[in-house]
Amino acid sequence: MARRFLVTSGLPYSNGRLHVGHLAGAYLPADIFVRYLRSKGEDVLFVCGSDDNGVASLMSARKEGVPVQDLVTRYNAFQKEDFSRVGVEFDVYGGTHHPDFVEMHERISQGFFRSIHEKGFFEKKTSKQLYDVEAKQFLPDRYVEGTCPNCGNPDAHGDQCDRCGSTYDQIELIDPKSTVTGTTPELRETTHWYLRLGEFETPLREWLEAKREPHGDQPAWRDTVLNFALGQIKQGLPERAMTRDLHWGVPVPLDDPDAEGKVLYVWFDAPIGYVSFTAQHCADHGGDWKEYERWWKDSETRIVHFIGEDNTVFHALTWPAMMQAEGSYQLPAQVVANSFLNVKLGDTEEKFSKSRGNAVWLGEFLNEFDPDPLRYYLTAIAPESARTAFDLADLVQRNNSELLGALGNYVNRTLTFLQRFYEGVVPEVGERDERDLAQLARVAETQASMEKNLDAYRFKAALGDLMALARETNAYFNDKEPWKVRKTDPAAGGTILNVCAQTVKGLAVLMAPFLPYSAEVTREMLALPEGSLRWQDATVELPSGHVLGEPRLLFRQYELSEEQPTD
RNA sequence: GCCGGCGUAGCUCAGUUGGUAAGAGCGUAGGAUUCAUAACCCUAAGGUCGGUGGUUCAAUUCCACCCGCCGGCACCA
Repeated sequence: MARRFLVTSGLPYSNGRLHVGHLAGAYLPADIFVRYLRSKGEDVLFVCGSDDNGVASLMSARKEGVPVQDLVTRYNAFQKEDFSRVGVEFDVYGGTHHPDFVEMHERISQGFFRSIHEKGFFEKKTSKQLYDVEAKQFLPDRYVEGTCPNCGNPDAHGDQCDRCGSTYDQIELIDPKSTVTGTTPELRETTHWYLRLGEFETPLREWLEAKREPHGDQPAWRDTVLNFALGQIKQGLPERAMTRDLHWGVPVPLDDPDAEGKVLYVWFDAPIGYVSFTAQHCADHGGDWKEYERWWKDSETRIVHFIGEDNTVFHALTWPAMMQAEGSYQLPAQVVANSFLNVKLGDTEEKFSKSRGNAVWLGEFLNEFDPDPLRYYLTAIAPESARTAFDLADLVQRNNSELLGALGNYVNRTLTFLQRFYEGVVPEVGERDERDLAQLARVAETQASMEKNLDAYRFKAALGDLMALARETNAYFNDKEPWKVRKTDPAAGGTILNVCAQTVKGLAVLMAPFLPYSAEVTREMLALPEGSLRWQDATVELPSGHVLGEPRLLFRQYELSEEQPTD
């Protein structure tokens, strides 16, 4: 019986386009995992969308001089296109303020908030904050500058000084200025609802401690996630305001004058986006939005969140606490967090940074390169346990020597050989010797190993298994010397090529989650029907006499040119 | 400062519960071969597993300290 998985990727903020670092962290691994599950016939829903609310999109809109709704809708569309071009196929790509999703998102977010409110987990508190009269908004720390109360540095930020390193409350800042309008903000009182996270310390700790061990078909969580989350609990979880003074977002759904003009904290409504996008998807495919409960409240579903390391605290602590407070949701079965991807330029390694202009934008990259080499490279260097660096020279190198040299070359030499000397037909199986049988067994062994690694979210290792098979198969081809054998004993040569053809089919199935485009081309060259690359069919043999399609090259050589798409 | 992570062959990295595992890929150098996108195959190189102590019959793998790099400790997403 098929298992059920609800897979999510962290919502990208809809105020910018995507770079390869985004892809490597939360999206590509999730897509590979989903493709793997699908090919096994599991019941999967893959959910993502843009995070449209909050201050950041508001600020970007102000900077670009466009209405915020236009901005987020535009970037949502860009992201959707970029993902599609690199083969990341979500079942639903929503947006927390996208016209097609905003109504559902508000309904579910507000219901979620009200439910927690009724259970008494919020605390209403009043505090003083800086308010920009001209911009008509309260100012988060990053939008205030002034003189450091500690060292007198005139260029200190709202909450900390870069010169002396001290931190302080924004209201201590001397001569504060709004970075939005440049005006001097005034101190105003404001009321917010705080989630008492402290009440969930014990249940969260027990829940997380249990994740150090495997559960059912789920492996233990990565240490990086557990250490970080448990460390936070050890330090004590503070109350956190779940509302903000903004006009852009989900209105606070309380019949209280103090809730006037306030919205939910963006990090409160963002994870609920996973739920509301699911609900909208159910409404659009079948008609009943309430079907989302099958995915979110039925313990038969495994909820798997793929995120970047910066989201760990929210997915391993805040979001589970919210779910526990709300009461009717089941907690995530797995939170897969990846580290950041740096970028290597020459000999220096640095973070992707818009201001430094070193980001490798996905859209631009795909204008120069095919999606599979990028998917291959980002998986091969996946920052699963530590940060790694994207290096274009390394990508080109690996594309040429590994992807093309080992995998592409093997597929090509086999299929062109069959085309030239065996009329493009899978030859008869003669007598298979030990080496032939060992070669065929290697396909099954590789599949088993990949399965073990994929089930444990070890994508880099699974890809390594695949490539090892490709290399070994090249050795098989060389050792068997079919180009000699076919002349002296055509039937024996046919037996060798039969084994080679079976291996090509196995590789097509096994590469599909990682290299979907190349797998499709291989499927066509093998003249197999669409949708036939099922995981369990990797070792089901092509029958003798099966007529193959026209061979084509899977990969092309890249050269490191002067004009690299890293600018 | 406190907490966490990392530091293994030229490069990128694997190393499960401590004991013939010190490994893979790439790069480099030889050799072989021609079916294949000058691709593929074979062989070699020998890195004090960041440093110093300690536990142990035995440590890259456990502990302590030190050095170096990175991250977290924000009403920032």
